[in-house]
Amino acid sequence: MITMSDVFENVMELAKRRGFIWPTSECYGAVAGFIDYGPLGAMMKRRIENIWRDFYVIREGYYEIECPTIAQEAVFIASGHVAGFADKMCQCPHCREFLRADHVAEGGGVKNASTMKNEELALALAGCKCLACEEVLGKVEVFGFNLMFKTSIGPDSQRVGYLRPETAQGMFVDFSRLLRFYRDKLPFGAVQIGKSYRNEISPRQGMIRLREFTQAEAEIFVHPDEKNKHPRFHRYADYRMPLLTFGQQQKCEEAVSLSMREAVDKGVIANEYLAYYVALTHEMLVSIGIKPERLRFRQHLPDERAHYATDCWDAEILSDRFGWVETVGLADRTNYDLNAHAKESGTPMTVFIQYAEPKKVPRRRIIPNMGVLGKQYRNKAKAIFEALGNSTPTADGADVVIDGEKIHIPADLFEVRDEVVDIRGEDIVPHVIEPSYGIDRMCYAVLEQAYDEDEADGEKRTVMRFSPKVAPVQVAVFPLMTRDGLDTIADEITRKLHKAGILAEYDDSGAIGRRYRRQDEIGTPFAVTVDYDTKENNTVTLRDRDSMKQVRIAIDKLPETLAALVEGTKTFGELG
RNA sequence: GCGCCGAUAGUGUAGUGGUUAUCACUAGGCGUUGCCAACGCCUAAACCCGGGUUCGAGUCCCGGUCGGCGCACCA
Repeated sequence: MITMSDVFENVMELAKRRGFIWPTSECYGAVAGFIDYGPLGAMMKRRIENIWRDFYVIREGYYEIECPTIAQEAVFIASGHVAGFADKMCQCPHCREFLRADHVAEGGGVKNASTMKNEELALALAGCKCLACEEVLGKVEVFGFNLMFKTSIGPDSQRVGYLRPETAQGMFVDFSRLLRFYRDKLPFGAVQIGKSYRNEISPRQGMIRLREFTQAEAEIFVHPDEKNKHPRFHRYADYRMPLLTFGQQQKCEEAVSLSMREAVDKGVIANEYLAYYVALTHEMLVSIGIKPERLRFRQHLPDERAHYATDCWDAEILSDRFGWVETVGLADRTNYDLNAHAKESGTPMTVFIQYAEPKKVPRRRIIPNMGVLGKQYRNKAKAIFEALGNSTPTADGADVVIDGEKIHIPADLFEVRDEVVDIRGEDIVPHVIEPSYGIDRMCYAVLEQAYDEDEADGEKRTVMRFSPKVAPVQVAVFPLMTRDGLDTIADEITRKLHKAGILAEYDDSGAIGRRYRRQDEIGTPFAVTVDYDTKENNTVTLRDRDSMKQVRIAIDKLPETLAALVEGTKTFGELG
């Protein structure tokens, strides 16, 4: 039996040994917070990313885009990351501990510490005690520590750039192009799978907290009044899962199981859109092999939310080692980001929503006779033109104030035109629903949950019970003996499977049992063995990793059978 | 960043300042082998990095890196 604490060590040892995960640039000494995916790990990660694409790109119809991982400073000034992603830090002169300056100050009774400037805060800190060694700090320097990696663009180093701390901003800054691509209609979405970077102070926990990590994010732009009208909500209306609201967390209660319909109706989840992607996330995670009993959805506590989000739910996966690990964040980012970029860039980020019926709106226009007014007032004429438009004329004319001077414009120098105009629609700023997946954490969870040990013929067998969909190698092909032409036949079968797009690995080294075990350890779900009967009747044995059972199958049927098994449209048990 | 602990072949390990650094598994080659880590022979493979103490350092000391745990940090 494997004990709980062993799993992490066993699985990481296996992952290192068999080429899933390596410390980065080991020959120079690894760097904390960075990992290399080895041959099998990179393949598995691709498969997980592609399942994600199946859900979001193919099924939801949200196309993938690809933006640079470096963006100019303005992008992150607008997003709030330059200001908001930085912590004010100070170092204790006695014990050299780095401390959050605002926390220390507030602990010492200083009010409004979080809004103070660095110099101000440094003065306020002089009388406060260090949280670590409890000495009075005295003279300290307060500095900002920003979690973004800073760099410069171009040879003159004038232009500041940052490595993106999330992929999301790329979708926001491309909003106008995306809106046009989707032919000016809501809802629409864009997704991105790529690297993001955060210069964590002290990254640990292996693949769980990285300085460079892969995110898969979707930004779904919706009309703010239609967040409860997801067009495909019926798909998940009856989908049930455990939900842990912030109310329950405060009362230390267990998660309750609700359908998405109930969750929205009871106000547990803010709206249909959020609930839809909560359910989709559940389905997606289960499909890559996460056990439902190790999956829960937890609502963020109000003080835990990011600077932009209103309602926010995390998909958390239970790890033997790390407890509940936040793996997917589902946030309603409202119109925060689009407003911020519109303001910073000066580009409107709105959608024109046409009314079903044009609204009849009375409008008064005041049209001055500029031929006369221009000559009469010369350089004041322009100001008068504008002031007149906003004035309320009476029967004998209008009074306007220009540079403090009151000027009377007689009624015959302008025309008042009252008309009724059609307002056909309005410009609105869409709200954004954002599911954001931590791919590396998903990979870790898949590895940890796949790890298993059982007994075969009295010997310990280590087996990675990957879903066939994510297993790096899909099928192994063995000749029973490396003679009598069995190896040639096995080699032909391998090539035939490659042609069908199946990743098959040929192996003729060592005893047959050893070869099965090697494949079990890297989680290859199926193995084909060519034996002497193959020469008689063109059949081979097909072995199932988990049950170790075998069935005979015609060589001709192999490609389609394996494709179905890998896809999950057929199970091994159904082969008879 | 702080404190405590650790780092030896691919993996897991032994090693109380003094031989050619132990053992097992793994891997590669040859032979053998008729379906679940069989066997024989052969081969490859390691003291984290940099200083210091010493006639002599894998071993002791200092610094660094990485990893684990606790604290702090974790939009």
